[in-house]
Amino acid sequence: MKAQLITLIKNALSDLINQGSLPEMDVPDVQIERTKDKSHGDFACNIAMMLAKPAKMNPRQIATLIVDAIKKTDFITQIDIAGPGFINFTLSADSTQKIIKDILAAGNQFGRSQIGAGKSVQVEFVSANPTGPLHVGHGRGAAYGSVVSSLLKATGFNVHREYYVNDAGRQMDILATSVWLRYLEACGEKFAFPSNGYRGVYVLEIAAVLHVSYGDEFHHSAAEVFADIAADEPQAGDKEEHIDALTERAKQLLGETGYQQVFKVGLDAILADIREDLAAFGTEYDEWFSERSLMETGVVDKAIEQLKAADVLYQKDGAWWFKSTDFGDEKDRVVVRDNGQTTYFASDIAYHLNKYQRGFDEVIDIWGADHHGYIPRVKASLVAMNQDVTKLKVLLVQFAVLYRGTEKVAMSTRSGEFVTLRELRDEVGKDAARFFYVLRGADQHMDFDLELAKSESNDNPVYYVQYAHARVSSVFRQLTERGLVWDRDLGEKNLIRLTESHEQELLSMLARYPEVLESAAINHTPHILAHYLMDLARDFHTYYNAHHFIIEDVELSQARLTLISAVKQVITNGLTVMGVSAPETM
RNA sequence: GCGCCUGUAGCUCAGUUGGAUAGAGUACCAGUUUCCGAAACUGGGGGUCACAGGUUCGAUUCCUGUCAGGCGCGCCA
Repeated sequence: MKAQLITLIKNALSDLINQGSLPEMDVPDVQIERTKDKSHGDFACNIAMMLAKPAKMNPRQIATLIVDAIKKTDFITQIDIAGPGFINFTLSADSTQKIIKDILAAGNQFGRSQIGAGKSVQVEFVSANPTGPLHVGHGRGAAYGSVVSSLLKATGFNVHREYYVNDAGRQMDILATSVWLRYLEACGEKFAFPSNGYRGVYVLEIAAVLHVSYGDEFHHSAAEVFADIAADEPQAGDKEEHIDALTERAKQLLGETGYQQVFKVGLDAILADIREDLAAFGTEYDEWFSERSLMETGVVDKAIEQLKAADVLYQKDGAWWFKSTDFGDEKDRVVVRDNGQTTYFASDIAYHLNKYQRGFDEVIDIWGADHHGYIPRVKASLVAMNQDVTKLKVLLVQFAVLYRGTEKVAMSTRSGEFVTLRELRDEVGKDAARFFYVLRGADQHMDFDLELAKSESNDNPVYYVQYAHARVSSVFRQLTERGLVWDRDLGEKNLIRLTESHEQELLSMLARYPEVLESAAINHTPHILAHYLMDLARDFHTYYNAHHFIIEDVELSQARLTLISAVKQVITNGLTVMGVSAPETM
């Protein structure tokens, strides 16, 4: 509809210029907007104001010329000039009512488009270190990433969702060491648990499993384990040195094979937990990509060779540095440490190169806002390797600050003091949690009040939308109970009877859905879909309270039932994209 | 100090890429049910769009500066 109006105006403009009524000039893009206020018609165009300067004419005068030049068509009943020079279009009843037929004909496909057809896009999100269960902070990334993915799918993109598993590096070693120490406790050893170890109860559980599976195979006495180990922080030592020394001791006492067995039990247990948690949260992945696999298959080394070949690496203090300052970063970065180990950054360079080599047209990384300083160096590495950096889009999700009432909740994975995503899900449910997370723009800092989300979950907007859906279902149940049926054909033939202002509001709201979906997809802004659904639900509830659907006048009744069927379909489609259920009853 | 994000009603937030009288939810006040689900609806008060300049027909939106808050600035991941 917008496109048709734009064509009409463009044609009118070129006619006017050809006739000499308007001077030769650069014509800006014609923009058509839906009006906020019904008294301004259905669509508005501001082209006359935009042309005022280049044409050196009064905008209202230009508007008059354009209106006179527009070819008459049957789907427009009225064209007005208003305010400083807006051109307002009012559509015929026929064309606004047609949307209902479109919705019912397309069903669950309504709103989908093909603007992304033929384009593949990879979306990486969450990618939390597998050192503990997901907490509520990860929930926002999970909800955001999965809805962005669904939006892209709905608009025709070929989407590949991926979780990057950081299963290598020091943090994982600390986890393995923590598991081993808890296992030793289970064997009956007594010692002070390192202050920098992972202290969560899940570590105890994994250690218990390890003890059951392997018996005393990894048992060593506390005296042996702690002999000559650097002091921990409470003993005026350094907590980092303390834990690293314990990791070395673990490798030494268990041997490579034994250490890897302990490591694997810890990794597998946590990864399984994360997978299950995300699945239950309605967040699906196409691939779980292992960081270790990059190292073991030599992909990381290859990437480093490529950087060396490009002459962007240099040696200093025994380490290899990437000259990222040459590509806009604020300082150079180490890729190979003086001990010969590659850094996390080196893995990430290799990972991004790998993403590019897989041939995606677009690569989307969804990161927590605390990683923003990381963007310049990743982009720098891609430029250094002659890759098209514009294919990479990094979407930052701002932190959700947790509150319990008015009190801030401190969170730390290490200390084990956090609210897990699973706990949140148990309290408020998948639907409410997802809707709540996606309700705000990603670049908006979010205050997440656990008291509100948990104890007053009925105030959560998701119920408002779901209730609208259940209410429509309820009407149809009533219809059946009264021995009546919905006659879609008859309803569609009598759409002309939908003349109430509430019905007009609903019609234009329904017509907006495909535009909302498209805009939410290309701008990666799921929250506008959430807000749209709330608006649609509000219009429906208002309509419901103002008029009855099951009435004596059969033709009007059927027309109204057909309208609310369309409402139900659009709510279902929207909630499905959000990964939220659309219940028949609540 | 430098970089990224943010500042809109008491609170939580939208604001259709620069448009017409800045909107929701919540809280507060007053109402609506012999009738399809009251998890709903109707009405009301509540604003210097942080502040100051600039760009233009027009700025909450774009630019500059100031102030305030969050986050980041490792041979951690």
